[in-house]
Amino acid sequence: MQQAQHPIHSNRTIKSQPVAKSPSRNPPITEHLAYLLAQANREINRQLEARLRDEGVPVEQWRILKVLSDGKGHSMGDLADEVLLNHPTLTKMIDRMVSDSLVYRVQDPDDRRKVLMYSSERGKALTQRLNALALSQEAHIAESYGDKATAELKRLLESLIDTAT
Amino acid sequence: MQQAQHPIHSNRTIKSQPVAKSPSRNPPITEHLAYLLAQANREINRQLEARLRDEGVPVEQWRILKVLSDGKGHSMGDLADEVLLNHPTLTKMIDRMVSDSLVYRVQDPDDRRKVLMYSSERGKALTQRLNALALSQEAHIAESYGDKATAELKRLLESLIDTAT
DNA sequence: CATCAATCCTTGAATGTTCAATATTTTCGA
DNA sequence: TCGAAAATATTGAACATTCAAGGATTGATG
Repeated sequence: MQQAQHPIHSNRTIKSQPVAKSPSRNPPITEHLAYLLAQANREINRQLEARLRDEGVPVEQWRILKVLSDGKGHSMGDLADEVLLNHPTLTKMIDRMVSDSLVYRVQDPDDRRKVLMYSSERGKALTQRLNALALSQEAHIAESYGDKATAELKRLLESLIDTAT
Repeated sequence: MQQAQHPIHSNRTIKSQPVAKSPSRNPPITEHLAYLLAQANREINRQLEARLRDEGVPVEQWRILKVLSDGKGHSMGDLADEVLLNHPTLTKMIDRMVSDSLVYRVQDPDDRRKVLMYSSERGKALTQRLNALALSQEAHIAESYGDKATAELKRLLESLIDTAT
């Protein structure tokens, strides 16, 4: 139950100072880097998601499979960093992937606190199909957005990540 | 079909074809645009989150407040698009913000299916403090990452969003 | 103008994520 | 070598998001 508080007397009359530019500009949200990144990420992620839907696999699982496709064992901690998930989320997602026989756990013989993750044969086969889907998205972007712009954007993003981490 | 089944005898011996470049390159995940965007977004979002923590407000609520700070009523549908949330998520977040007296609902008199959202006085005051925090982040990025690079990155992101939507 | 379709928002159930706490193993200093 | 502290992964409970369905209102069509 909401009463119409006092929406209408928008006091446009106040109209304070002619906007001092330097100390406190007030840009619209669409000019904030954080917002632009969120928006671009959301859109590109959606497109990728749509392609991966052919195989019924969420984007995060593709990342996991892709990282594991080097055949080496990755500890849960390292993997979490690599695929941009925090630990409990990864644990539970891995649980599902183990149920689907896409990956398996092996206790690290050198440090028994660690669990090393490996991709199964089934996981590897799926990875190949997913790679093709992901590459087709990259190709589509490069085509519609332009090779130059794509390369430049990637370069700037890498550099931002370096700076920010 | 490579038989790496069990982890340790990594048969580097198979070593298939010398990698045909054109038809199926296989870049590491760190070269995918989708991944770079996710990573950059995650990092910048984290930093912003950390700053907003002073006021105990999640990033999404800042976006909502910022959009509503124009004083005009925004329908839930429009608002959802503007703040990059889907409808049910927004509804429930708005519920919380109403509990906190930051915003309020008014039924649109011209179309009674719609609900118009407004920022309360309390919400507006908070918005100002949040704006300052967000701006300080932008300033910090511009400083460490460079004005030029920041501007160029924003430009490319806007352009990507245009292309991709 | 009556009805059927479309639009808009919300809800409830299922699902997923996160935080804090726990168990296990390793590391390291006294 | 012993014990405390750190590192690693998991779990359970709290919380948030999503999907599908629903109720209300409006628009369009015959």
